[in-house]
Amino acid sequence: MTEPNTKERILDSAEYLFANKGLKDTSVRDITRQADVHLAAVNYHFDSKDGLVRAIMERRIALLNRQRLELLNTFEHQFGSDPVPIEYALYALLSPGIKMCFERPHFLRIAGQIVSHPDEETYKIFVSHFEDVFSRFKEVFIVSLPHVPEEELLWRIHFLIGSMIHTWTNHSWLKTFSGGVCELREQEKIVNMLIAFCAAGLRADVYSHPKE
Amino acid sequence: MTEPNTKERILDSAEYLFANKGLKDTSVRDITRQADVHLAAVNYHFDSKDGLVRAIMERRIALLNRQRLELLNTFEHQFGSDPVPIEYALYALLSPGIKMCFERPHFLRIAGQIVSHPDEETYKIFVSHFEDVFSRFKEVFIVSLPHVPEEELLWRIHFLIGSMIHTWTNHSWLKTFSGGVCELREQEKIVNMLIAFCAAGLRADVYSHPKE
DNA sequence: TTTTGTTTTAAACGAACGTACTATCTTTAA
DNA sequence: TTAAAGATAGTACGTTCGTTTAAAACAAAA
Repeated sequence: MTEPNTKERILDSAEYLFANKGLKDTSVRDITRQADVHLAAVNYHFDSKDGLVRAIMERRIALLNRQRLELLNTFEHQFGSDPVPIEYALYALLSPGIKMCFERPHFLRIAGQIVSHPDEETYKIFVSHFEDVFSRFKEVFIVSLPHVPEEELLWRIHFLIGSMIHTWTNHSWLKTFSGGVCELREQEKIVNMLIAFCAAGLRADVYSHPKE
Repeated sequence: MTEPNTKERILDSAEYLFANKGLKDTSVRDITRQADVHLAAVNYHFDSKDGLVRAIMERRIALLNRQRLELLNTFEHQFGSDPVPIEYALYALLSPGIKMCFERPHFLRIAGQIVSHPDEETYKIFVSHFEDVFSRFKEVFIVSLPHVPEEELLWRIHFLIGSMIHTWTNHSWLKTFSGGVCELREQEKIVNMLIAFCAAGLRADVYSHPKE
């Protein structure tokens, strides 16, 4: 009532509550109460609770991927015909998410829930938003790391995505585990540490652990 | 009725359903129906649905951590006064989970849900089971990687845990993304790839991305 | 001012949930 | 053989959930 735009009020409140209480543990009533709109507004504007979740995803993922591709394009232009160094590709891939960690952390925690939840429906919609972008970056890594077998390289991309998502969603554990030493404080530093870890991981020689 | 041990039937069915449908989306009625026991049995044997979740955690985590520490102890004995190479430490830390991925994958997918769910209660109980083990490994990494600043090393441990958990829970995405090339097939190979990635990541030189 | 389309309100529906309570059956041990 | 303890069964309580329907309020255009 105070400010208009019921839709955005719902999106903001839902994003906040989903992140802090969980998708399933946040009721439509919780959301509409917090947003100070009527219960039926969610179903009116978004068809269903699931539709609201989808709307939340679309609102944030588009921005994330746009920033990633803009950075990648910039670097590709910058390095001309040379391959983009993987540190630069990683910067393009990772820094927009870390930035969002600082500025709008709620959605990324929802993303973490979706990624590890077995619900096929929501999950498939979620990952479909990333397919093109990840394929772009895959190509960059392939040309920059010719000594890594393609299958292993794909697994390494999988590993780095794990590091990325875990950083999106779970840094509070690290703060406790480190006794308060590690905290999301300096955006640039986190990005640099992630790049250092992932770049070295991507470049690593193939390893084979000796059988006992 | 067919076979006794209502408790274990519940644990098995709950583990399966929690992994495949989600913790909140699996009702006590789902579990008791699948286990072919009476509805009230869950509350009788485990007090509550939450109590059942805790029991499931305890049943699997203890095994996981025991195997990790046994391997680490073996390696420490093997290398005497020399520091354990980080590849060996990583083998001790990571291989039991990957083994479980192949043999009993359900629980690890539940673990993924717990880790990324904002519910404090269950989460705290979960991570408390790992505190001691992770501290042990932290010490190993610290002595083996003196050139990495401690704060950064802790972040790198955080990153590798992300890779580990993501591999526990989310390899089906990779299978799709790779067009079927990457799949959980050879246990040893997955472990080797994880070790290669994480060892290089842990050892990496500190990086600083040039400002634009 | 009337009309038209959009948004908000009010109230309720049916379904599903976790849990509690009591009674009955089963096992164990004296 | 009987008493006590342990386990299972039947059932119902009180909530909460997402969604629906129909009426009311509102806005913009005619």
